[in-house]
Order: sequence, then structure tokens, then C-alpha cells
Amino acid sequence: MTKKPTPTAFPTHAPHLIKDAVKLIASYPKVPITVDCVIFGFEENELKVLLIRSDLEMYKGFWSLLGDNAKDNEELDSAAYRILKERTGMNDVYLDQVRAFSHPQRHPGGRVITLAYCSLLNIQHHELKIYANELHWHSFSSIKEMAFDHKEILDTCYAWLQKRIQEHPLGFNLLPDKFSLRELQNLYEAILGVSLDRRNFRKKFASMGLLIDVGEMEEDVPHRPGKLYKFNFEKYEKNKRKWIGIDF
Amino acid sequence: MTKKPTPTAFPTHAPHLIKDAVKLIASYPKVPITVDCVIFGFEENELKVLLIRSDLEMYKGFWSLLGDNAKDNEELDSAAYRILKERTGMNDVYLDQVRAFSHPQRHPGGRVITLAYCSLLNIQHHELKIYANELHWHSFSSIKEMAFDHKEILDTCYAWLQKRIQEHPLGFNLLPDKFSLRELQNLYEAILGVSLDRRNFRKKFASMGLLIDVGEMEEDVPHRPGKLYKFNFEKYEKNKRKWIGIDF
DNA sequence: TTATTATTGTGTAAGATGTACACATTTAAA
DNA sequence: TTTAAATGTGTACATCTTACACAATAATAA
Repeated sequence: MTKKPTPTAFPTHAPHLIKDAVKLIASYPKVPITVDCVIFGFEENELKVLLIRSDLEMYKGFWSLLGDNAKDNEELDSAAYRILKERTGMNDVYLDQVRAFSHPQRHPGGRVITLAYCSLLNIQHHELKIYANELHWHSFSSIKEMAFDHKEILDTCYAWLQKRIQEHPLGFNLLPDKFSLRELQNLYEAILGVSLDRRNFRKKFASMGLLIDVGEMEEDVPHRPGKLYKFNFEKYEKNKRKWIGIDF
Repeated sequence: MTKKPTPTAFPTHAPHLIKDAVKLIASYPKVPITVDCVIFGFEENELKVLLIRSDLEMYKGFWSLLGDNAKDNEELDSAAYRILKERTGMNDVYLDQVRAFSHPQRHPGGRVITLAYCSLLNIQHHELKIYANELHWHSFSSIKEMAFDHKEILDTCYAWLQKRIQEHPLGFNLLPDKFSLRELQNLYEAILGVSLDRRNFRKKFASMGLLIDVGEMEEDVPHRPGKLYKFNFEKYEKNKRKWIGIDF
């Protein structure tokens, strides 16, 4: 998902040239940088987002994204993974950089630039080790107000997600390994905020050939159980380019 | 194009709370931030990009993006507009934030995080006031090597442009006010790197209804001249949402 | 003035995809 | 045994995509 910037190979140069470069950089104003992670999940037919309580007294009681400052010489992608790990224990999650938020008054303590990172994950797969202050999954639609400009960041990431899920079949990241077509459709409907024709939805996914019938049925549903499928990751990886642009 | 972050309305609080917030921020490492602008244009059937010579002795002779440091308390979007203006005199141009590049060794003078901004413009409309060191348009495809990690940034922005131009009919930003369908098609072919069927291309744009026949013909072409069109910006703005997803 | 060259402008048929829509079947629960 | 709720399935129609050819026009060169 996220493309890691590769190190720049710059020619090694005479020390006085390096000194010049260092001097130039030293003349630039410096800014504290933070990373905020927007972690989406899906459960009980609802899009959820992982939040903590703000640790600033000023925003006491407000919900806040999982964020912290980037360390010296730390790549931002690495910072995002580190912060997520520190606060939730999660390890095996992809994060995508979404954008920077840099309004000079976005933080009451002074100027901070933050980079928003976003991820989709399967809530069942990631037990929360609650290292952070009141770490909880929240129904996305119930979040009206947040600390700092975090509501704006959240909304930007939601828009990013809506777009993203139509370009790649990432819905699978949000579901259990085995899922029914109804669950898959509910997911798309929840994220896109539309209702979709059941037959056409099934036809669409059938024609993509990305679903493997695992030969099992749903259990413990109060109605006729549906077949369970798993996602054909192998085929997806092979034909990645093709799936861009899924229309419903 | 670019969505400006809106100021956060945070409740005014007791001074000691503000002090806490300030203290928190003060404990964060600080990083120099720069902005680099990738300005694409189109001329002589070629995608072009606006570059300057690196002003670092170390990268003497290398081409470099239009960049500079963000100032204290300056929003990054504003910084990008300011820098573009300072270096080229250009005023009336949209810039979109693309992404941050933060590899700790990306600059020989030490850690600098840069935010890439991207724009498409009509070369004829924007006479360059050359405030910068050897500011020139370059054929995109001729650029093989650049200062710092600027080649990587350029390539990322090119990929962004390819995607972007298929989601919105932004090709128009790159063309003169009046253009022929051939010019429009050349533009798409150049940016997407494919060749398109002429009849189908024309049909597609005709059906979008975004072209207005200005009742004039091309001049000074060594063959039968084509009709000239202008872009129906008004209609585009009204139906913006609809145009997402232009397939050829 | 004429012939040559390059490019414009135009339509259609076949295939692929999207959309709207209904009914018998299956399970759990009452 | 009935009821409720959801599954599984196919078709016709409209829309969009793709492939493809030829006469008309203007500029240029002979």
C-alpha cells in the first residue's frame, strides 16, 4: 500500500560542501511534526474507528486520533508504525499516508504539523493491548466532535477510504478470513453510504473471480445461512492493476 | 483543487491549560520543513516540467524542483503558493498537495521533510519572470537525474497526474483557451502514455458536453485545419462529481 | 493549376458492462 | 407447523466500449 521513499544516493562530496548544505538547513525554521493514525474497522455492520481520549487537559473528555510526535531522524512512515504499535500493540497493519495538516493554529500549544496515516483492519484479528488512554472502537457515524482538528482529519480520511475502496477491493482487509456475501455487501454499503442491488453486487464479485468458496456455511444466524468465502489474495496481487475502478 | 484546512476552533481555556499545551509541544523534536512544487505544462505535444538549477554547490549542474523552506507559522499550502510566486512570478495557479517525503538522509545537509505540491498549467498563459536560477521548462521524459530525491518526487507526481487526469478533465488546464480536438487528444496520449482511437476519443468528449465550439478554425497548420473549442468550465463546476472516472 | 500530403470529420455494428427486477428455497424461532 | 428473514439464482434492456474506413479540406510543392 504505502510506498516507502527510497534513500537518496547523493554523491559523497568534499567536507566543505557538506558544511554548506548543513549551514543551509540550519537556517530553516523548524517545526514539531506529529503523525496521527486513523484506523478503520468494521463490526456489527458498522464502520468503526479507533480512538483514544485526548491526553491534553485542555481537551479533557474529547476523543482524539492515535498520534504522537515523530522522533529525530525518523521517517514518517516508520513513525506511524511505531506509534500505532506503542499505543495498540498492533504490528501487522498497513498504513497509508493521506495528507499533511498544517494550519498554524491547529494546536493550542503552538504550531505543529501533522501527517495523517490511514489503515483498514479486521477488528477480530487485532486484539487491542490497551497501552493508551481509553482506547476504543467507535461507530464512525457517532463521532461529531473531536480534539484539535481531528474531526477534519477523520473526515478527510473517510473520503480517502471511500475512494480507495472503489479502486481496490480492500474491503477484504476489514472482514474476517471467512465471510458471507451479505457481510461483504454490508461493508460496501456502510462505507459508501449507498444501498446496492444484491444480485448485481454478487454478480460483480463473481465476475472478478476474487472469491473462493470455502465450502462452509454461516452459523448462528437467525435465518437461512449463506455460504462462506475467502479472498483470493494471490489472484488479486497478480492482477492488481486491473481492479482499479470498481463501479457499482 | 486543494482543500484548505480550516482553522480549528478550540475553546479558549485558562492560561495554565494553554501553558501545558505549549510545554507539551516544546518537548517535541523539531524538523525543518520545505515545500517542493512540481509544475507540469504541455507544449509541442510534450509533457513539460518546470525546473531550476540546484542552488547547492554540492548538486551543481543538477536540476531541482521549485522549493524552499516553510516559514514560521506558515500554512503549507500558503508556503507552496508563496514559493511558486517568488520563484516564477506566477500567481493564479492551483496547487495540490501530493505527499510528504521524509527519508532522514534525503538531504545531505541533514534531516528535512518536504511536502510535494503539484500543478498543471498552460505554458502560454504564464510568462516566466525568471527570479530563479535558470528556470526552464523541460521535457518530462528527458529528465533522468535530479538533485536530492527530486527525481522520486517528480515520478510520484507524474503518477499522481496520470490518475488525476482520468478522474477529472483537467487536461484543459494545460491547453490554450482555444484548442483543437487533436491537441486535446495529444495531451491525453502524452500524459497517459498510450495511443487512443481518434473517433472514440472525440465521441467521448462530445458526449460529456464540456466542449464549446468557438466557431473558429486552427490557423498555420500545414494541413486541413480543425475546429477550435473552449472548455465549458461552468458546466464542469456544476457536475463535478459526475466526471470522476473517465475511461478511454 | 494541379497533384500530393496530412489531417479533419463522421457512423455503425458487435461486444461488454451496468441495471432493474421476482420467486422458490432454506434455516431458525415462535 | 407456521412464520420470518435471508439466501440463491437469470433475463431483458439500456448503456458504454471498441474496432474500424472513407470522403472532404487546406496547405504545399511541382
